[in-house]
Amino acid sequence: MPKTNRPPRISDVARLAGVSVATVSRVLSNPEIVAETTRKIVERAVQETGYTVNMTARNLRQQHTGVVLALVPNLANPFFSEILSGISQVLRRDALSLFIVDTWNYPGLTLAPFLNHSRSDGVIVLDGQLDPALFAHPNCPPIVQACEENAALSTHKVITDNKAGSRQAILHLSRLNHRRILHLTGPVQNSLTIARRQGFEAGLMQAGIGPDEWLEPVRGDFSVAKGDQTAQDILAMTTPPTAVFCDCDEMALGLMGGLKRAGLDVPRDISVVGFDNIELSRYCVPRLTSVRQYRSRIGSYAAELLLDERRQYASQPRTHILPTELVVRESTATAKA
Amino acid sequence: MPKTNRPPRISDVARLAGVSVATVSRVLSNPEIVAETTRKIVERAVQETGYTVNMTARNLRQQHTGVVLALVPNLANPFFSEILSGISQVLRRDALSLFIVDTWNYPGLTLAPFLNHSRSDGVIVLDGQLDPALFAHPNCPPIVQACEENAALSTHKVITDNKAGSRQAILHLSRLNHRRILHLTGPVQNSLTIARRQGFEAGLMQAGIGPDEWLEPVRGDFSVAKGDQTAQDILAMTTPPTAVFCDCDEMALGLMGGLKRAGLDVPRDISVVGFDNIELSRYCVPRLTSVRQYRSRIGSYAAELLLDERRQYASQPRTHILPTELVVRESTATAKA
DNA sequence: ACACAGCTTGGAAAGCTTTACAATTTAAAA
DNA sequence: TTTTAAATTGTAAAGCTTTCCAAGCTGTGT
Repeated sequence: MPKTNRPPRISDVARLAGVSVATVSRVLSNPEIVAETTRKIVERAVQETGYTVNMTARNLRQQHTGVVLALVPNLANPFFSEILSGISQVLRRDALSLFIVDTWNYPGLTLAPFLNHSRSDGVIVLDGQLDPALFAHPNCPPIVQACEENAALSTHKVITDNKAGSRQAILHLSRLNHRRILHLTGPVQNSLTIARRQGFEAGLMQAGIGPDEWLEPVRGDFSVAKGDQTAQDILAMTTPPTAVFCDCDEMALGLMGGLKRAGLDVPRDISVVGFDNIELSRYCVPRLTSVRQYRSRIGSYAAELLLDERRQYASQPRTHILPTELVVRESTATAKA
Repeated sequence: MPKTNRPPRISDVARLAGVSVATVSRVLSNPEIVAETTRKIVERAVQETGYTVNMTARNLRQQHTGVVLALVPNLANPFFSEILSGISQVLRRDALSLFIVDTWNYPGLTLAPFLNHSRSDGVIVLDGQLDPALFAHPNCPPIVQACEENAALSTHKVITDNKAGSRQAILHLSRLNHRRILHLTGPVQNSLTIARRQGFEAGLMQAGIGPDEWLEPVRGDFSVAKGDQTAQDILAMTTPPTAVFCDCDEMALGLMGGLKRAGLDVPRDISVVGFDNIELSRYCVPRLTSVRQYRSRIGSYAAELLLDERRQYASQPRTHILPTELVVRESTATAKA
């Protein structure tokens, strides 16, 4: 029983059990190597003192932390939760815990202290916009990138085939005779925006729609509000598009709302396609046609790679590309004549 | 320069700079108390060695961790992100970092190791369903609850006035002559569900609608799917309600979709009210009338309380109640005759 | 009776800092 | 010049584990 009110230490347990601290430690982390009788005694002493191991001390000694960090650009986007769940499932197998930090909450420097091997055993970066200098840090734990990619950062990457995804979408629209297709993009420098734009253009080319027919893309920001606002822009056009491809479902949802409010019917007057296939897309009216990503798989794959890296199976950084699937629903129809 | 490839220690810096480790430590954490010239020398040595302080060792010595944990029931719900952002802003003032764990990802026991003062300096619990035994732990850091409350857990609580919120909503509906109001609730044991149900019933009473006129509530789960499904249930009723009050916006959105798909018009045929006022509610068609919570304020308030607790200003656990505001939009209208 | 192996346990070092206290140097005051 | 105070730096302990190594003990085979 400890004299003061401080939490019990391992030595308190040892004293009460009449054994050495080494033995107590072994009971706690390697029970099978200590004799049955001693183990029983120690376990009872642990109970009695209410002892719990001090993680900080253990981590210091063992030179690891037991946590991996996920850097997420914006938690408000439900898109990430399934990825995180995929990560977390894999980590659990190695008794690692997943901590999430919303990088949106850490403007600038404040992020640096996290990127240290004394803070975490590894980090999964879901934010492609972070300053690569942050990771140039000498004592940085292993990193893998997922979803978004940072060209300046040489690590394993797990991304979906964004280019193929948007090309699929465009091809679908072109089969429905759409030629005037507007692209509502994400933020300009974003890696997703870039890849999806490439697929968009590739799709148009493949459909025999040349650059002279292309519409100027509208620069968005992945927000519902921007989608809504874009509806106004479309209404103001002299020859509006017959279809809009949006770089994410949130914008598509906002857009459909705006169009409907303006008296246009989706898909009769105008078709809309989204990207990500968030849950709501199945339930809105009309149900949204969208490019599906295998989110859970992105997460688990990234976690596997991190675990390998951690076990010193350091391999040449590779980019692992996951397929997409076009989910055709009700928001797309044949182009108006 | 370290012999091996291990990361540099403070003693490496000290040797290079020709000072004691104590001095180096002071330069790093209390620069102003060391002489200008020495400081310069040390800073250069830090640069040269690429030294970064080992957080684990520092934390062990200082008996704290610099992190506070937020336990969130389900990250897929965008409702939480603004709360988290509120928390994070307050914590930054004390140089604390916010780590988020999605309790949904940690079924059962695996959560216990987190609730330890060697893991975090405090925890903010947003999940009211967690087993109180988890927190009965002897070495648990200070706790405050937010949003949802766990009656069995005696801590500071920051919650919105759910009862008042739903009563406001019902009164609004009753002023529009609605009497047959259906309640689509959250999960049965959930504290929010209970409080909102109370407000619902109080509102009906106040509007002069007695229990004999009440409709049996529909038990939901805060999911869009459940809202959609409820639309079917309503259609099957012989005398359907003229209005539906939903315990969250997600369900309301799903419900509106389902109703619209069935050919009913919101709000002409049936009015819908949500709770939480998520971003999308402003953009759907029709725009959703909803009960607003001051999410950011919930978060920052909870964080303040935790900080106080941490500074030993331990006070009697209190429940702090924040107001709500009914945001009237387009999904509610006069009841059909 | 002895040698040897295997199982248990204890002592003490190592993991890396921060910080109380003491010691030294420097500046100021008398 | 001496005394006193202030500023700066160093030494060593403390924070709490885990784990290497050695030692003790038990039992078996010769």
